[in-house]
Amino acid sequence: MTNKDLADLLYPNITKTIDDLEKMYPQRDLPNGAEVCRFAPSPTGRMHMGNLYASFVPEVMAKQTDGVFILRIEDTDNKRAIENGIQLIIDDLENYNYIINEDPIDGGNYGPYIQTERKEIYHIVAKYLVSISRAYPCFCSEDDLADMREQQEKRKERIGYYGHYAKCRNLSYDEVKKHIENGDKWVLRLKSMGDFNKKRVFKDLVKGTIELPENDIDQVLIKSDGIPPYAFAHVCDDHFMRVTTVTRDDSYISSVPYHLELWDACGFKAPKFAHLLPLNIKDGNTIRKLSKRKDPEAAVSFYHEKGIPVEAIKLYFATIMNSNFEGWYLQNPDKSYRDFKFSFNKMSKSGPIFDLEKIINISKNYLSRLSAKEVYDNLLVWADKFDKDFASLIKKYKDYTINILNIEREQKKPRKDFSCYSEIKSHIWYMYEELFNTENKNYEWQNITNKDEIKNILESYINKYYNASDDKDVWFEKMKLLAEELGYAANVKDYKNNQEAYKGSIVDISMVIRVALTTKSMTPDLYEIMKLLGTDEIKKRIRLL
RNA sequence: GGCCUGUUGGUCAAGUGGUUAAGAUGCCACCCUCUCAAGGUGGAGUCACGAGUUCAAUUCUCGUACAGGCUACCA
Repeated sequence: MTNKDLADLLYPNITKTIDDLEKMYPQRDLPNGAEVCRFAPSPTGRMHMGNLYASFVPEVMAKQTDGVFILRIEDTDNKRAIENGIQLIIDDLENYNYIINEDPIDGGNYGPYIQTERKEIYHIVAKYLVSISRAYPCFCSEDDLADMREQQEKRKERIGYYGHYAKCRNLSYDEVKKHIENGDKWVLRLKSMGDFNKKRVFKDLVKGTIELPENDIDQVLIKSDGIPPYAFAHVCDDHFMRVTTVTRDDSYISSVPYHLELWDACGFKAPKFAHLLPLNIKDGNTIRKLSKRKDPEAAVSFYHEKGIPVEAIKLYFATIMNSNFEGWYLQNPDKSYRDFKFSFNKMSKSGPIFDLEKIINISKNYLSRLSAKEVYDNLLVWADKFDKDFASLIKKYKDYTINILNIEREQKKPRKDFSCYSEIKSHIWYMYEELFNTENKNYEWQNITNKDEIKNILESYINKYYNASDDKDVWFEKMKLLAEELGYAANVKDYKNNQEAYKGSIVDISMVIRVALTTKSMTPDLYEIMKLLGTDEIKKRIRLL
């Protein structure tokens, strides 16, 4: 009996061959140097920052080489899949404006893009491996394997299905046939030719040259449910999707020798590998992988709710991906991260620690460079979801709100008050009549405690000096005049040099007006605020006291 | 247990057989200033430990410690 007979016995319904697949999924016609990369998540739940970063890297690399970015769903472990998982992943990726060329929903020429729908492809390759005697069926039960493991542990041997432990390796055709006719459950195993005492050397784009023992374990290629585990699926998929660079979690690195044996056995040319370090987080004194459950800041929704712009998150990803990005971006603040030349070998070899503080800083800088109109539009989108009352307020006062947001913005050194959209309201609420009248007001008078003096300053100002049409210089001159009239120093230095001669300084004068109008001791430019508030509102607020 | 990988200021991190060991962020001080936010200037603070090779080691080698990963019909 030949291997071909065994192949036909195991896969009687598979008629296509590897050659057919090669024709169905031809080499891609792409420019020189174009990378085909993919993000291959399991649909086990919502994306978190770790996933988002893991997809950022291949997307960027594909795009900057005019290549292709593929989304492939690895759902071979259907125990863990959740309903709707695929759509949730696509939603998050699109929310982050990743450009996906091929995915399960919109398709592509190299699909299907869901592993459980690629069963036939796996079986074609599996049948081929049987036919060249590189794979064989194994009928060992879970108990058999547990016994084997126990024995190996007792003898302090390596655990696994290898060497003389690979009992089913030498089953005859007739024995196999009998099992099959009995309807016995079976898995397909690789017939490994590796030698554990020899080293397999390979190059990882991130980590450099790595040396690991060859694989000698007859790993499972096809599970008893007919679906392959990760490794075999990866080889078939990445080959026939014509992926040029495989990016994946660093934890796969120790199984690369096995994967390479598979690539070789199938007769496929292995792609380049880039093993990415996972995002870590500092938890007390220990460092661990970012966890969806333990870390609220790991959830993508955390950033939606806070209103941290997705662009800022991507800038953060760019900085941790290639640390020289940060310096480049400082020099080129107007450019897109797309213009930066990323490379795998600039990636850190130790896992980056997820740093919320850094994200906030990046976000702050990013927001400060937006135009008032852009901030307004984004703020409205955020508020529509998370603060409906505020949304309708800024819709009602659209131009007014844009003007508020434009205070000390759209200039060389703009203000950097807020790091996310959810913080904006707390900075500008007092500009709205509605909010000013309804919020609990806590006037921050600081060290100015004398009510009569406060009234005196305000009345003098509003009656003798205030004029809505003054420009900023005139406005400030008048503040100085007011100060002098009331016995305050017109400039701070005079006061500092001679504190006894004055009741205070212009600082106190402007502070009284500032607090009276806004309740806050710290605000942006007072002149701008007063201009926007307008005479009526100013007078109303002064009268309130 | 076995096999990999990593460890540079508080944090994120460049980098090298001879460097004043970048930069960012955070902190402190000062300047500017009507408050704030910025901006400017300055400051404190680092090559995990122990051997070895070398004229010279943060860099190369070995060991130790610590951390992470793999060791499934999970991915």
